[in-house]
Amino acid sequence: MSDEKLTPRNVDFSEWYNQLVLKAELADYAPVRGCMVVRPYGWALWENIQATLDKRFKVTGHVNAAFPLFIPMSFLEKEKAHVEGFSPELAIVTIGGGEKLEEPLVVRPTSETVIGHMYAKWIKSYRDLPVLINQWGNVVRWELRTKLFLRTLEFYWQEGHTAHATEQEAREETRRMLGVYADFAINEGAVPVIQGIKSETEKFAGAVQSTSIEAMMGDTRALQSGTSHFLGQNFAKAFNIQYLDTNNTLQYVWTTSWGLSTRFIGAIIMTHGDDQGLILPPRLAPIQIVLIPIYKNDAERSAVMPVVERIKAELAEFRLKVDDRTEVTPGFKFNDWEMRGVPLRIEIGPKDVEKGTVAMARRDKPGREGKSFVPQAGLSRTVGMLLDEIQASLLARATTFRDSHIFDPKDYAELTEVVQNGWAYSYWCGDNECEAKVKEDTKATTRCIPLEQKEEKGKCIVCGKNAKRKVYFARAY
RNA sequence: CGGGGUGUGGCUCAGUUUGGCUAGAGCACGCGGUUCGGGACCGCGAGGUCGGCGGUUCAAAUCCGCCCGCCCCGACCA
Repeated sequence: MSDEKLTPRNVDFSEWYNQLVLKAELADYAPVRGCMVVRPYGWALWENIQATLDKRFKVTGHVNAAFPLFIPMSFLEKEKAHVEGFSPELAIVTIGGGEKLEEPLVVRPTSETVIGHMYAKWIKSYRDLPVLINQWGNVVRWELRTKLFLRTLEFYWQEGHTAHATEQEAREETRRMLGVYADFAINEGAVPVIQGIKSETEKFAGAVQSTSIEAMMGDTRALQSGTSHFLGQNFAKAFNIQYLDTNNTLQYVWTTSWGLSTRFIGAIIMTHGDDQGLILPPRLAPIQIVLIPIYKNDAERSAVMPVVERIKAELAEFRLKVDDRTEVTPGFKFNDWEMRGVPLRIEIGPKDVEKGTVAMARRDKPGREGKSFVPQAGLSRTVGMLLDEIQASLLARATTFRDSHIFDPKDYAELTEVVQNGWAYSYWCGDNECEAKVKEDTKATTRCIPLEQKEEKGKCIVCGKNAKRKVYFARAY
């Protein structure tokens, strides 16, 4: 139960976040450093994320499977860039059943290698393609600095792994799934995201090209909220994933991988939350409506409760909880459910029973502004409309916030300033050195080259050389 | 791994500087009662190897040494 006020966001955003995650009972610190326990309320949110994403994966033709947690060390070593990228953060099992293992086993940091191995066994002919498999699971990356949901040693995610006959098909798949992520983030999470291409230094270890959806958090820092990679034939060649084409010629497949993790819960928290606590988008909220009966004695209670029960039944299509705890006051419950981000609160007291109304409070508008009295008649429709309105207003608010913190600096000096409290959208020549200079000077990195941009010519904001593309520079999580 | 901070009931902390009675408070928890439309109140109660190990001392939460955890900042990252 939440008992105290949060540190305000503008005092210490990071502290606000930590307190919120604990007080809203989304997660807790585990006994092992850097690991978290996802608590039932947080997991319920993740289940809703899973459900809506999984539906989209099925619509785009994917099927689920499960691959093992342990991967032979030698598998990772087969793809040079891959092992170089991941080796510093591997957890490695060297003892099993009390005996030293002949070959160490890596706890998967991602599954390209083991899945590549299996695809090599399964794929023989062009008739076997494409292979469109997704897996829901956990992975381990031995991170040095951790933060609940955003970066923990172990995290939960889905990883899609596909194999295709042609480069074009694989490139299309990469973009299709990035689009699925963007659609999910925007329409389910109300988190506005920008789809774009990662720079060479920011791309996935082993990818030819990485793409991502990038979101702006409430402190203006960027959060990579989902990624989709075109892996070319890198893993196909490392694992000998070959097929016979229609001309009976042996060809390497083209593969992709794409993932979205429990980090997205962090994105939701830091996009929508306020000083009262969490604000959940109605479409993903485990509890969409909390119903609070108000009474001060048995007579009032017996008048109120039947109405509460009736309204609960009328609103059965929504995810609704009746908070009938007797040990805490209504005022406490208001704050408690606001901390947990429930989008709508309905209060039913003696006056409402008398007048045929309910008191309705929407989470996205704090205080009196968000509170109104509405008739009990037609409540289901009212509630449905309100939830849609909250969903839309959260997205609109986050989009306005983001857009008002994206700047187009005139020169490098201005860039170094704007990235302290926002993103810079500037021409970039594509040179690693320019990227590194910005990082060194400001801690801001390139986030992505957005897919949707006109091909225009400009001068690199750093070196002044000719540039064809604009990129977002931002401090990132 | 470098820098900084911190560790005392479940939580937040006081006590440590200057060693000395039975280690305290608030919140949370349990019981009883009064409350209940924006974080209620009263009474009673339970709960502690003072992060760990070692040392100094008649005596250590307090002084000394080593170790460990956690948080923040940096290098690495979904």
